[in-house]
Amino acid sequence: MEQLGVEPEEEAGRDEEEDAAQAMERAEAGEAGGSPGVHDQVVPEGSSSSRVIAHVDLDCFYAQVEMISNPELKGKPLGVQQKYLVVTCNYEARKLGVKKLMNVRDAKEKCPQLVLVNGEDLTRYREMSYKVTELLEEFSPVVERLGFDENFVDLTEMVEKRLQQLQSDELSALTVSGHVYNNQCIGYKTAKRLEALGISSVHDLQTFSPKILEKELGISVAQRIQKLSFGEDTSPVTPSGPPQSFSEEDSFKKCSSEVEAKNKIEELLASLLNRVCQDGRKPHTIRLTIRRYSSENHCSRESRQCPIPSHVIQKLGTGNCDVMTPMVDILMKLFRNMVNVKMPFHLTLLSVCLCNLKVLNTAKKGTIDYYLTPSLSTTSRSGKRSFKMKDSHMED
DNA sequence: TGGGGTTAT
DNA sequence: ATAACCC
Repeated sequence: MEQLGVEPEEEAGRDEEEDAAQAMERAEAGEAGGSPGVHDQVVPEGSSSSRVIAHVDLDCFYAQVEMISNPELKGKPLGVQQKYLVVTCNYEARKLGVKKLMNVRDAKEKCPQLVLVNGEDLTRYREMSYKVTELLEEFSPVVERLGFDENFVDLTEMVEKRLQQLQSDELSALTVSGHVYNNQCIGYKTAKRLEALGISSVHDLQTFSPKILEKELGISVAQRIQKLSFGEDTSPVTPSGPPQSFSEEDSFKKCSSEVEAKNKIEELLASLLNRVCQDGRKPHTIRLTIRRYSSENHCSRESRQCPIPSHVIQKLGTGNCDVMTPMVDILMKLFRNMVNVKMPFHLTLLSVCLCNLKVLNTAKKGTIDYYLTPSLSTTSRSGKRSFKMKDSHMED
């Protein structure tokens, strides 16, 4: 784990084309003064009510995992490939002109020595990602994940405790440093709408009429992004806990027959069943998503979902029962609900999602609000991790 | 643009 | 079920 590098802070804002507004620490401005936190703690004299939130952003995460898996890759320009894209690359590669989400041909052209590894299977990335989150959870349980490579940690309590331990002479010797990012504006869709209003910089947004902005974007989005433009973000760090859904997808040039689709769906489902089995909880909903070929509108998807029949759910943990067959049947029904298989069709993506995860009914006598996942006895070489539920209702 | 994830409507 | 957002 100590091999996993964290992005140096100075790099966080500049290196990316993306909005640095989100990359900023979620720090409340001093003016939020009076409002007590959820814990309703007494704020110590001399300290503001500001929260302390660490934003931990792992650097070219997939590439780092690959270099740890295979140390021979270290020092070489490395790209992680998904389909025809280099989705991320290490710094050697970046120095030679490779960019994230560059297509493989351009990347090879820019950098003929580029070494490529396939990163379509996210298993190891996902595992390493949760190891990082678990490590951070040792500092504070309040850790919010964002994607596989970012975590927000609310360190407010830890910092307050440490400050209380300090002697006054130590306190006065404390110095705090930091820096401000030079921002650009926000999500893609909203950025487009803002640009239509003549808002292209954070300063534009700061000085724009709140009323007009509310009319344009709705009060919720308008007020939130305008506060964000001043660096104010009072949104809590919400512990992510275990995932709310498991999904696997595959994209391709063309899928135009039912058999073809069924084969792909079976592959996706098989991996998902492994994952869900290791997790220990049971999904109660299944969803199939497709993307149809079309020259425009490439980002649009359609999906159908349905409850998983209870007799299938029961079989889920039990290894020898065939749970594939009934679930593939369900998925193919969902498929035919979306795609008229008597007509020609052309799909470019299939995705299967298991969600609505519920904890099994293994309640320990009377303890309602704290219990563990059913662990694989004590011979735990399993992937099952125990976790606490935020909100619990147990089902079977 | 991949292969994921979340929340809001 | 979709749309928007995040990485």
